[in-house]
Amino acid sequence: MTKKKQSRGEAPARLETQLCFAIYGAAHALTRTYKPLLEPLGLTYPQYLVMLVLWEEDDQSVRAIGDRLGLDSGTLSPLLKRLEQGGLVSRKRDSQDERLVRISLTQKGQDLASQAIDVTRAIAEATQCSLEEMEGLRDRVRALTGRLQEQQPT
Amino acid sequence: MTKKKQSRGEAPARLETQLCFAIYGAAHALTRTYKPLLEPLGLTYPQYLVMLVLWEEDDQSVRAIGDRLGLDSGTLSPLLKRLEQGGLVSRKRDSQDERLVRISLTQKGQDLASQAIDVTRAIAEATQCSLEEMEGLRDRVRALTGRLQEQQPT
DNA sequence: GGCAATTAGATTGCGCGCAATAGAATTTTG
DNA sequence: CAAAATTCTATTGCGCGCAATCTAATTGCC
Repeated sequence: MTKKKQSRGEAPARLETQLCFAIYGAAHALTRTYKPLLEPLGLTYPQYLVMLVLWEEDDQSVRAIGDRLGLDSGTLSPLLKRLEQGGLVSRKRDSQDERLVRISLTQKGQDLASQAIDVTRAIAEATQCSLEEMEGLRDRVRALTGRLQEQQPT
Repeated sequence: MTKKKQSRGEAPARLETQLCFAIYGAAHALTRTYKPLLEPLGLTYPQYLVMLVLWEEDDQSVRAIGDRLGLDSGTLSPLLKRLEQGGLVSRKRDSQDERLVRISLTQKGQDLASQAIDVTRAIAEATQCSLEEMEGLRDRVRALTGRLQEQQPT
């Protein structure tokens, strides 16, 4: 027998034991849950997130939206074009600083907010979490994300 | 003033309060953390997951791998072709049931397992979680995923 | 045996997610 | 003030993730 590197139990961890895989699976399960709820609004989940940002504060730059969501222009530029095509937002260069593209809600985009409330409620129901459970889990997940981001090059 | 639908605080929930967004962000942070670790092995994170499945048990059908990871053939077929191109797996039709494509590790694929151990260790370190914290969070996230999946059509 | 239903996998099309690059506008610096 | 560095957005290319569709193989049913 030639020697093997994974003698003495030295093998990669089993899939099911890994927190990372659990989060990966949860993220997929969430977008699958959102999909039928967002379909009537004509939105994907990332598009819905952009709309949430704009409903909170209208007329933001691409960069500001990206900072909020952790997405870059490579993702947002085409996504915002699709929202514009759908008539939900408008994109205009800032007159002060021509580098900026300001994203604003159209009337149609503003009106969509009322329907989004039902989505929030439906999701909360689907998770079947108590408020305390939801907040506890959320804060722990956010803490983990924070620790991971600290160690990133930038 | 015309009436507004979102009077009386009826607005979509703020981004930061949402568990879903926390998980969405954590998933991105995780793949960003994995990326530099997996690059030397020539793997993406989903490819790494497939390899984990095969290191646990070699010679599985596409469907078996997909069930384990929650992915369908639309995702796996091209992914497995890339692994085959990289010389890590081979794909052969099952002689008993010609519908099945059995995925097996090549020698190179088997040998990669030893390097993967370091990835597991590095990630565990990056999360800065105690074992208890990790397991607790993992189980809660898995429970949430389970509740969400229960409500899916199938 | 023979036809319908099922199963497995591949393919196509679309929307992220991100690295890398490019280009225009602005700010900094000498 | 001019050159250099920085900032902001868009574009390209690649790899998922998934719905929808297709083909081939197998199983069920009569």
